[in-house]
Amino acid sequence: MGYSIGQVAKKTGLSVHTLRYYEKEGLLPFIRKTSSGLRVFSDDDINWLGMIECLKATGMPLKGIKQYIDWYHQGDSTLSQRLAMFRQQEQNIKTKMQELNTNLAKIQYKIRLYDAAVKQGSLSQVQQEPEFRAARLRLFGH
Amino acid sequence: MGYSIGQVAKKTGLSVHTLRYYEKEGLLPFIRKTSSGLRVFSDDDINWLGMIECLKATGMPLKGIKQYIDWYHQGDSTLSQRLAMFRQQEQNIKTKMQELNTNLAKIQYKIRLYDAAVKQGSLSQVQQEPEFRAARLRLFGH
DNA sequence: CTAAAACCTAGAGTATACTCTAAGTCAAGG
DNA sequence: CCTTGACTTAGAGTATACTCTAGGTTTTAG
Repeated sequence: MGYSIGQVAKKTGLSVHTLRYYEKEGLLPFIRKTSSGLRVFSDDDINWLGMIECLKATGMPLKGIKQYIDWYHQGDSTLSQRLAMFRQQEQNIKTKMQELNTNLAKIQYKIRLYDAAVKQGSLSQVQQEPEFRAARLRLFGH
Repeated sequence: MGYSIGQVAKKTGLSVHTLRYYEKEGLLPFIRKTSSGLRVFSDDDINWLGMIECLKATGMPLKGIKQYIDWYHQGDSTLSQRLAMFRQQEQNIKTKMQELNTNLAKIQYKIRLYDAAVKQGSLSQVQQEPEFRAARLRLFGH
């Protein structure tokens, strides 16, 4: 039920430096310490690190994550702020996914283009082919 | 057919500072300059900025983008490197999209949870409900 | 012709998120 | 008991990508 910082680093893939940094930034205000000063992580703390990872991976800066954790600590009076934050984050993710989709199509055009170019040994000729010109116009607007 | 740096900044949404920074970093080795030193951007240059934006938005660092531009300048001898780069980038995008999907499900769980919590005025009770416990176990593993 | 706006370079400063170092303390195995 | 490895803090250093400043030049509109 209690993990050292090194064990948590192995479990999560974060470095011990990063874990201490997160605590210093206020992202881990839960962590207990032994009388001699060693951090003791609980399973709950590791779950929190999972939530931090989720928010980080979806583009939230550490300050935003800290805000959430602070709200959490303030109890039920901040429920609506936290709900609003998650709604905003949902929107951010959806926007980012659409952007990735659009850009994936562009990259896949480039793959088709370069695949043909590698086969022919030349890019400039392939680019002139009607099929590629049409796709380029549709995807890049030129 | 020729744009000033300020016009390009408006067109692209990038700042003039950023455009000069990109040139300094080797991302815009095409840009012509007038005899008095002013940058003159062509439509082609603006298309390049579009490609830079695409790569940047899909997580490629400026160094990687510069590598691509350098390869482009070296001509058809680097076609296969460029193809490999785009294939790698396609994979990066797909991985990122899967990650976003997984994390979107977690955020949407939180929205449902907090929506119910706001209605009841308490988080701790809602968290105990079987429906939410089951979803939490499925999505977060605890 | 002049004043204001836009441009130039070189270099310093900022924000974010780590990442590492130094100097020391603590804990577990032989 | 003692060594080795893991831990501690405080603070410095790094990487990335801007962002801004100072001091000066060029362009453009009246």
